Amino acid sequence: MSGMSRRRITSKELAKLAGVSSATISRAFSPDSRIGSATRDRILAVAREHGYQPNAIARSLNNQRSRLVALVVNAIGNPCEAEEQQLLVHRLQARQLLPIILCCADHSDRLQLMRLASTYQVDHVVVFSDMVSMQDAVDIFHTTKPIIVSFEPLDNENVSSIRIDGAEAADEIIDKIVRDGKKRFAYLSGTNSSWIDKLRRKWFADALAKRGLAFEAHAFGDYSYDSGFKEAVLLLHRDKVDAIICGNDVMAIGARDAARRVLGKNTPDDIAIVGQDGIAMAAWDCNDLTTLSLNHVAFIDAVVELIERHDAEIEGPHSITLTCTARWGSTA
Amino acid sequence: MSGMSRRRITSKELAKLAGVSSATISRAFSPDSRIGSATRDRILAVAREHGYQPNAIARSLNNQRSRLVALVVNAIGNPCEAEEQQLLVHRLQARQLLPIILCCADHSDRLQLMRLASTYQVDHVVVFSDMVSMQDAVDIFHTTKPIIVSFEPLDNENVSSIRIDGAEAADEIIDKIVRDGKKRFAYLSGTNSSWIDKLRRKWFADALAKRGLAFEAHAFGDYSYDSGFKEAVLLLHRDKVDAIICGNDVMAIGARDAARRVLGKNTPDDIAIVGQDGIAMAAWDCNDLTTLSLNHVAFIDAVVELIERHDAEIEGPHSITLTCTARWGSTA
DNA sequence: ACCGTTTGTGTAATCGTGTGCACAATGTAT
DNA sequence: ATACATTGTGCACACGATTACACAAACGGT
Repeated sequence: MSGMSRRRITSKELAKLAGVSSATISRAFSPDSRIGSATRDRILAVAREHGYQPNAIARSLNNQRSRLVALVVNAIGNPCEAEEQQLLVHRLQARQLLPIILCCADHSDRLQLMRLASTYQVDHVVVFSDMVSMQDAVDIFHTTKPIIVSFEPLDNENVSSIRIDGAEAADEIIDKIVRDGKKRFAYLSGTNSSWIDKLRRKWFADALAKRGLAFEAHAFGDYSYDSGFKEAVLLLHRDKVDAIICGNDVMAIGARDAARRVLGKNTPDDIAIVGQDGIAMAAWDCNDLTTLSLNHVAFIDAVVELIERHDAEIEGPHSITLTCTARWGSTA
Repeated sequence: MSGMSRRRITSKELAKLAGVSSATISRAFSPDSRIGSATRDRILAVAREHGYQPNAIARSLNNQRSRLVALVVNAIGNPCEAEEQQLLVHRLQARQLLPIILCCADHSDRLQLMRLASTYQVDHVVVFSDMVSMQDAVDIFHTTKPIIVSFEPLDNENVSSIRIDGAEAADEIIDKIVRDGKKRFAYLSGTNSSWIDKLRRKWFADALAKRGLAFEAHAFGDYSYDSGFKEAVLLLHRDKVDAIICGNDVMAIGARDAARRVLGKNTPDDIAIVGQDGIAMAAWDCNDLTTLSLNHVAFIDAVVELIERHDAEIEGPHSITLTCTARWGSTA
């Protein structure tokens, strides 16, 4: 690393330094190329000396393959998705793929943001967010070739999806709560109308129906602690419910705090509170939440599997189904 | 959006469709270009019809400007940094810059990862992680032109830095704890030896020294809840301390839980616990942590300010200093 | 009618790599 | 010794946009 040169050295310049043509430089950096091993070693040595690395932008232009992956997420800090994001980023990095984050929360024009990313010719798109319509995503990215991985199943050859089934686990949880004597159930949604929210609510609604019960109240938060806290106060005080199923774990923690602090009610004796997602924080001693948990590793394995199938150009849209499990804590 | 064509349409093809040259297409998409407004309108109409958008990869190659920003972070889920990450991503997106995430935690070869990102000719690099040596970052990115924004001040023309000063706030916090009668202090580090960890510890050590005290124990965690929990048990039981200053808020919550659960001690009467960062979760009702807080918005404002200076090609390395404040909860 | 300026467009080079094709050099089989 | 397969390298073009330069048309002022 001799050069403190400001500008990055180019393939052609290095060629001159090594006394070869720029084509040979390129071959030195392509593992399966016809090139003399002596030449390659010499070139790599000179390259190292001058800090040369092939320009990925130029390579992408030529290859028609950027090795960039767009991750469409609601928010970065939000623990609900953060663990999956973290896992996925690691897996991508291990495959030499670089993630570009598209963050939807509070952003006025998500579509424009997605269009911007699509101009970078990303190879794949993974949609975690339930705030974008899958049809929009397809319209924007269909011109480039990526397969979109998403929760929401969509009948389109460019979309692979991961389906989540939590019906059985929801049934287990409802069963326990009902046997504990709770009678008045409320559901606290995270968004006012997203696909995933409706699906999750249905699992619990079905379990209740099976026992001749139904949700007596339905509130709407925004996946945040504060909204969980605030809505729980209303549900408990105004609607007199004794069990709250929350759209995610963070709201559940907020609801638990509200019950304890504002109304002096404790879980699981006075009321039952259930979260969803199974984030690490839910298992912390101070939370100890009962939650409908998704196996994050299995989820990301599935995403990577779909990406690999796409890379291998295996035809057709693919779909993988995962089942949730109940994780028991002291809140229900 | 008529075309369900798989392949993205190119500038030259659109030129043929609109009956102009590809140069004119380009001008239609550059705001300040000499082009007839009639021609531009016609081109934009045809472009919209065929879903054309200029290829950002090709544009970057020509421009020598990728509009990509590398964010080097420890982890994505980690709340310590997540709020800043979230804010920064939003600000970047508003400026039409796309963030590439480089995640260092658990990754064997951070250097290789950074080298990979540098081949994408990122315009800027922001280092949040305290796990990478700033000198390594400079060596890897100096060939491309970006300025690096980092906590760690480094005397290099390519590095701008943001300095954090928490001495005064640490003094306030120690003052209160000492007046409350606590005598035996411990520090719980988040890493075994990072630059930022040493700095933070010094603020508190100085405040203690001013009062004729010193840390009686020094433990090492990994910024996680579990490590906070585990180390706190040892500190309280073996070392009999009655005040623990933690390297971040998450470990502080773990320590508080350990005190309560394992040893039956409560804050702030039996022991004092202090966090650092001022994450949102610290203010939740169930946590209510006393913490040395950084103003996240101000921090990100500073990062964006440095990036803007770099874009405007204002010479020289820059540095901005921010001061922390004490945020009072019921744990100290 | 003439000249200078402004405006709009096309031509061609450029950004840095990858790769098909041609060709020389070397090795191998008869 | 001849025919043929293999290996290593250079030339030139492609990838998809931007932009300096040239030039034609239109325009305004005398």
